[in-house]
Amino acid sequence: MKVSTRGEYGVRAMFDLTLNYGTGPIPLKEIARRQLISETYLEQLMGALRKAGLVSSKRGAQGGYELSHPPEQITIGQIIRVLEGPITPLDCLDTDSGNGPYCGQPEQCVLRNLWKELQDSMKRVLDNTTLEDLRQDAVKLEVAKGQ
Amino acid sequence: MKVSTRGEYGVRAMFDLTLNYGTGPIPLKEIARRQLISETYLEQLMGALRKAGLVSSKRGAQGGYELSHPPEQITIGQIIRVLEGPITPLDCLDTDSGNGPYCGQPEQCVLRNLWKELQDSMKRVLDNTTLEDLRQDAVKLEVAKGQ
DNA sequence: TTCAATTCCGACGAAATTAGTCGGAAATGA
DNA sequence: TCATTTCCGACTAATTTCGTCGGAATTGAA
Repeated sequence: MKVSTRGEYGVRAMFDLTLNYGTGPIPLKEIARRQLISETYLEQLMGALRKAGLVSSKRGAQGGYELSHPPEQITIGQIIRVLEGPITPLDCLDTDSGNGPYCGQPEQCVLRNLWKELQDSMKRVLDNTTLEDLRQDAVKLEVAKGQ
Repeated sequence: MKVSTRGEYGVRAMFDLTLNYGTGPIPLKEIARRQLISETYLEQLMGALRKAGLVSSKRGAQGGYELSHPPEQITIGQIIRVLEGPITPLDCLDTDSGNGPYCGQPEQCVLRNLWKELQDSMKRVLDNTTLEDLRQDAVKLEVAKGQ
């Protein structure tokens, strides 16, 4: 029932890019330093996020990564799916992935419904939270701190 | 983000015991056969459930396992916790487990809230579903089938 | 032109977790 | 006494996770 470091670090990195959105490409080294993530490991993750179209990159000096869409158009669910695969507590729930909806035992439908409910509740949180939501939370926290 | 086979099989086994609740101890061999789970593996899981007080056992001939409380008093969350540990997407959310609430970087509080929301939504489903709920779902399905 | 900075790529490796198996001891009812 | 059954701890194989490493390609700036 856990998010692996891929998902956790990926979200951290994307959040970092959100706070720096609009200022040109951010080198991976900076993100890694701020977020305390191994540079070479993060490189892997950014590669996946780039291939999935969530970030764009620029090579060479003054290069780096930036969000390829504004923060309100990127959800946490998208990030997690790229880095951890489908959001599902049980593979057999995932009709897309070749494993059909039928788990072998018809009476198991009851349990299937249980896991489906769990899946839905997870998706509800992850797919309805955007990077912009998080940014605004951060702003509010800063304001609160100042008082 | 997945439930391991420990959790999945454990819930199946407990559901099996629910459908047979009140008829005396059920031998592990029967559960394993009905649920298509390796007998020796299931043995491990039942041992954990017994130590946690969710099932009681009787040794020897005519022995077996049964729920130690009526189905409406056992939640899926209890079963999962015994077999998979705390329900949490991130270890640092778990204040009980020695890893304090503080993740090292104060600004990460925003992300912490995100994961906390996810955790809450998972707990909401798992802690509010009892074995009796599942049994009733099964009864309804049977009724529907008959028509 | 050269050079440092940076992404990109694929292979590799260590550690942890998962998913079991195995052998035998102890209890219990028939 | 014996077949049935739980109980226990150790062991193993496969998979996944969490990275590292070496080097190629690109790019802006001096």
